[in-house]
Amino acid sequence: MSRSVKKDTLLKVAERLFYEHGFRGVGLKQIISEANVATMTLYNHFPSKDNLVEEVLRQREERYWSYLDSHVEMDSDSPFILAVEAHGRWLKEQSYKGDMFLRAIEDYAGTDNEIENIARGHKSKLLRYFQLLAQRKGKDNERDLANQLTLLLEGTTSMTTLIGAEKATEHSIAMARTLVQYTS
Amino acid sequence: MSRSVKKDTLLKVAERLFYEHGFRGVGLKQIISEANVATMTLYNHFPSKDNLVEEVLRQREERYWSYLDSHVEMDSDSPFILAVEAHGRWLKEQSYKGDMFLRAIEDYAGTDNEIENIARGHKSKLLRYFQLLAQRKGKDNERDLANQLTLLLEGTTSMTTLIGAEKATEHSIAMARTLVQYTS
DNA sequence: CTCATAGTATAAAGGTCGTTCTATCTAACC
DNA sequence: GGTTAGATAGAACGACCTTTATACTATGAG
Repeated sequence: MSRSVKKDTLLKVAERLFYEHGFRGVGLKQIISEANVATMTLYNHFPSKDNLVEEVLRQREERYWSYLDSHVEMDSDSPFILAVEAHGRWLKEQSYKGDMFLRAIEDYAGTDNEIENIARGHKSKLLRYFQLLAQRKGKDNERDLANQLTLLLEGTTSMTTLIGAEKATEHSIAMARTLVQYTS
Repeated sequence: MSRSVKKDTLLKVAERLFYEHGFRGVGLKQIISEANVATMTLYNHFPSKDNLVEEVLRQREERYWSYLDSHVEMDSDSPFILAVEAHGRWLKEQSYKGDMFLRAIEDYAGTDNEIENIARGHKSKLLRYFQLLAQRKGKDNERDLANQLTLLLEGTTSMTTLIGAEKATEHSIAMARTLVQYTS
């Protein structure tokens, strides 16, 4: 086997716990305990907690994009709407309680940390993704539209904490339709 | 004097530090040090760290609403736009790095904590605020519009981390105009 | 003057954190 | 069978955390 099953378990457990209680709110002890793994097993695979956080973020980013890619046909009539819908479904499936990347940016801001870079990289990619879509559709103000749609996604994520993923997504889809319609 | 100056200093310093590094990322030691105050002075005014967090949130909420109230004339032609604008200016003045209330909800979720209640209360109030505005303007689907505008504000806040407060606000204002225009 | 109030300094209890060390066990290979 | 490399459990480490305890100073009101 190319990758240890223990390592996968650790990543999975860590992602869930970090997601539920925040990076600083979860100790390695809890992760080790719930993963049924010895302390040294963790340190054999990850040199530090920070490194574990980094790999969790990388893994999550990979899953997010493969999810989005599999749900969005970029050459369809309305790839924007598909993207917003897909994002909403992702939120729902995660029983979402916030944005892990945004939290990483905030929690590790100003500490000269690779963690922040990874998280910011994800956000930038989201922006570029919508710019690419707008470009393909030949929208004039592609940059504005991309920024606005990204803002919508971010808003959807936040609102999920307040009114749930379904409702939040409904609203953002409605807004996205209006936007795309009135943008040359 | 009705309120201690030391207490005010503590609240001010704590709010800034919590805001910059998160609730769990800041220790009382640091707060005490930067406020030039003895340990027992803090504990004379706040029975625990959780209680300090609560009071910081309450104070911040108060400031936020008085800011919004002073910038939004509810009977004007476009109170919605004014609210979005005011929110943007608030973000800018805070040199914003995220939403303190959202972070509180996430950091203290599921711990049966008063902190979470306060933070959620703030979010609910935001929603009700826009419902009230929509009602006054006699919008048909006032509830939908209120949800959408709240989502816009949340998105603006998140996007600030990525592209700054000015740009984020520009985009949300543009979207808000479109929305209000095409809503009966 | 007396006495309460507010703040100060210092220290330590008791816990948890991330990390490392030790010592035992397992399993594969020669 | 003996050797070796890696995984395991669990203790130990030092740092830091929140909270409490004790004792001291300054101030202002009655």
